[in-house]
Amino acid sequence: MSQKENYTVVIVDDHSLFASSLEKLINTFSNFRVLYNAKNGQDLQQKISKENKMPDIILLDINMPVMDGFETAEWLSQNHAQIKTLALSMEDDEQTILQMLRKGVKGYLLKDIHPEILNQALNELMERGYYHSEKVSETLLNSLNPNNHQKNLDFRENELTFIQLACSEMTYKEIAVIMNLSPKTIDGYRQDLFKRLNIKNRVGLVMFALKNNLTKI
Amino acid sequence: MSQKENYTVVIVDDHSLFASSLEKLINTFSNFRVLYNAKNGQDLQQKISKENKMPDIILLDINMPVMDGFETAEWLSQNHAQIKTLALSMEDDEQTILQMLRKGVKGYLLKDIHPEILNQALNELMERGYYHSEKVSETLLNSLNPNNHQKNLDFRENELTFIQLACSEMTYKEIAVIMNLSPKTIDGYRQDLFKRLNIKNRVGLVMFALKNNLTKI
DNA sequence: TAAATAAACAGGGAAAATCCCTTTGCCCCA
DNA sequence: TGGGGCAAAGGGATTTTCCCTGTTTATTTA
Repeated sequence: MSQKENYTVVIVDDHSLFASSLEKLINTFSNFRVLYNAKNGQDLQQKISKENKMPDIILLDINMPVMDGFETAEWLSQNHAQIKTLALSMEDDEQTILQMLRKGVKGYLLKDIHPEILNQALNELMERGYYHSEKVSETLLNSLNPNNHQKNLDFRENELTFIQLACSEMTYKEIAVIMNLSPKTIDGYRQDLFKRLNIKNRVGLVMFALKNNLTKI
Repeated sequence: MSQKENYTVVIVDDHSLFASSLEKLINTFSNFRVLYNAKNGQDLQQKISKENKMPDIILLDINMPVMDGFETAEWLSQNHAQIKTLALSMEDDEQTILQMLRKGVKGYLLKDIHPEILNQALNELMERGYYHSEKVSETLLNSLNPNNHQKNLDFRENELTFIQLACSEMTYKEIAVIMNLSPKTIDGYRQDLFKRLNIKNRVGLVMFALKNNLTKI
């Protein structure tokens, strides 16, 4: 670094203990200081319009109530494209990472990194405009692999509803009643999903749904 | 606080970003300062024997590789009972909280608290010797409720194995082969568990296992 | 040692899940 | 306008799950 600059950072995370702690840590980094924290996307919107100073960087959590990281990233890239958004999350699954990158984040960090990596990432973000960890690069490459690509998590509305209801103690007949469809249609959904996802039975479907965050425990 | 004392804290957490951040935060609290961090129980053991100064308080995460929070809490209460251990975890389920309290921790904090609550908890811990949040008190009361109590998560070795295998795509017949038991015995396990846990079918068992951390996704 | 207890195992039957194949109705478009 | 594609729905057979009721076997206890 030829000259000492002070870039500003905003942290968006609903876990206020983590956010406040991270704020202190980042303030010890020589080139960065935290402007403020926000509890979620909505909170961020309000604070951005209220505060007169715009941050250079936004550290964005994904799992948040009210307005989550996906919505927030989208809103940011549409309304404040000059702010560099860095996703900071526990989620390490391909779909989540890809989805965030598509929403325009400039990097994706896992929360279990070393503090110095965060410092590096912030610096690289300001110098080069992006930061891609090995994990993310791997994921990107992996997503191009046709083997994985066909296991597409692109579900129709009805399919998704069926999957979520299949993660309960309901029988298919009961699910059919709720979804206002014939049990045979439900059976069709089931059979099609089993083939596409290469699973053998309903337990496999439940595990798949949980692995891919299609439903909550 | 009549006089300003400086109590020492050690943080045990495998997420070094969180640990380092939290360290900075705690160092801003007037009565406390962090001695060092440890990545897990084993790391803590080494550092305790190496460093000459004992901490007053240990902030202990639960989910850690190598030596987790349960083992560590037990070791601490057996070998360093004078250190006050405060569990600090994301887990909010009754079983985990109770297990940690039984291992001798002096308090249980959820990671999604406000930073000021942590300050309060640390102060109260030194003044009174313990800190119990509302959440924990609720859980303690709840555990005394006979309605919940009979839903005991005390499983025999074979039952646990069966539950875990039931969370896969195997049929009961295949599970029987693996466990070297008759399919009828497996059916007996199943029937007994369904009755005890008040569940209707295998999906219910899978969801139960996941809710109670009996198996991983 | 006899009785009690609990785990392992079994028979039999109903319900649900799984599978394959076919039909119907609808929209699209070449 | 006549197929082609596709979601919805049905027929029917097999396997698996679920449930109730027992028997055998091993271990513990009185």
